[in-house]
Amino acid sequence: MLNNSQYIEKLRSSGLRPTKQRIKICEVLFNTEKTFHFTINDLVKRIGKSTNDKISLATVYNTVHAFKNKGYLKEIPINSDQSYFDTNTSHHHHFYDETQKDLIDIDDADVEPVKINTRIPGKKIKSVEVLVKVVDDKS
Amino acid sequence: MLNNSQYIEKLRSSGLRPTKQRIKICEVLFNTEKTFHFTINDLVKRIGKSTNDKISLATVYNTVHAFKNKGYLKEIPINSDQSYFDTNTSHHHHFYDETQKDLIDIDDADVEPVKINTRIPGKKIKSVEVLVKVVDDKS
DNA sequence: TTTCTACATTATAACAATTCTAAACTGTTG
DNA sequence: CAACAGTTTAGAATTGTTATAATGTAGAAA
Repeated sequence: MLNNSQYIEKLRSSGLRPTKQRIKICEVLFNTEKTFHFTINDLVKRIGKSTNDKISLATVYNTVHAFKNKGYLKEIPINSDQSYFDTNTSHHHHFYDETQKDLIDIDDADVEPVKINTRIPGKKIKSVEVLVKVVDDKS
Repeated sequence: MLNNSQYIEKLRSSGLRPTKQRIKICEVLFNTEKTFHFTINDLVKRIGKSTNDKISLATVYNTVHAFKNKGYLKEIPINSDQSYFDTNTSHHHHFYDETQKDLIDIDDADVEPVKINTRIPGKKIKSVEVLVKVVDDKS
């Protein structure tokens, strides 16, 4: 929940020029009460609803990748025909409802810390992500 | 490590006709000491190396999906431009080396059981998968 | 064995998500 | 302002995957 000049500052400080497209995408992604999950397609629709100046699809892709690289977004590892992103960059996990094709956050507090008792020499752990697949009770 | 007549039996018992293409793919996937990860593209190459009778790409896709549905293969949830499959269908997890784009098994014994302290009403848990992303130590 | 039929395979077309391209545009710096 | 590097853009190209429709085949029945 920031205003435009704060987005401009945020972008500039991370080496991204604060263009009007990027500021608009910041608004759409971060001017919300709650964090959310989205695909590129979802995002294009949200942008369409909130402005008349359309943003090119290529720009949406570029911006999402730039934001992901800067850590403003996380990509959710899931097998799908399209990529899912998350505006919640805090450490947390996901349910994936295979029946409804729906992603739901799992609060970090609701998952006991995952302990990995093995390592790969020369590598350090960057993240540990848990995906809990669920289906309808009866099925 | 089965022979052809055992694959035939396996296929038949799960309601899949034991065609020569499916038997060949069984050999390529399951006649190995160790389990492994693969993409469709990898599999096509492996098939090419082990036979001169080429199998149509569509058949490879169909067969992999059929085997996945029957539980002979697992799909690994990871963000990639292509789908990864695993001939190891036992419960286990993965490291993903982001530097080398390489998947490595984590033995189930090396991960403390993941406890999820929340549920979705009307849904039951089908699987709990842990993806540990690693990068080079120094980076 | 021959016939029948539902299931499989095939090559190719279609499709959808994503990336590339090259020209036009725009923030920023001097 | 001028200059330039970074950005946006529309559309083409690419890539992984799925659909199509004709041909082939395993298995059952006659």
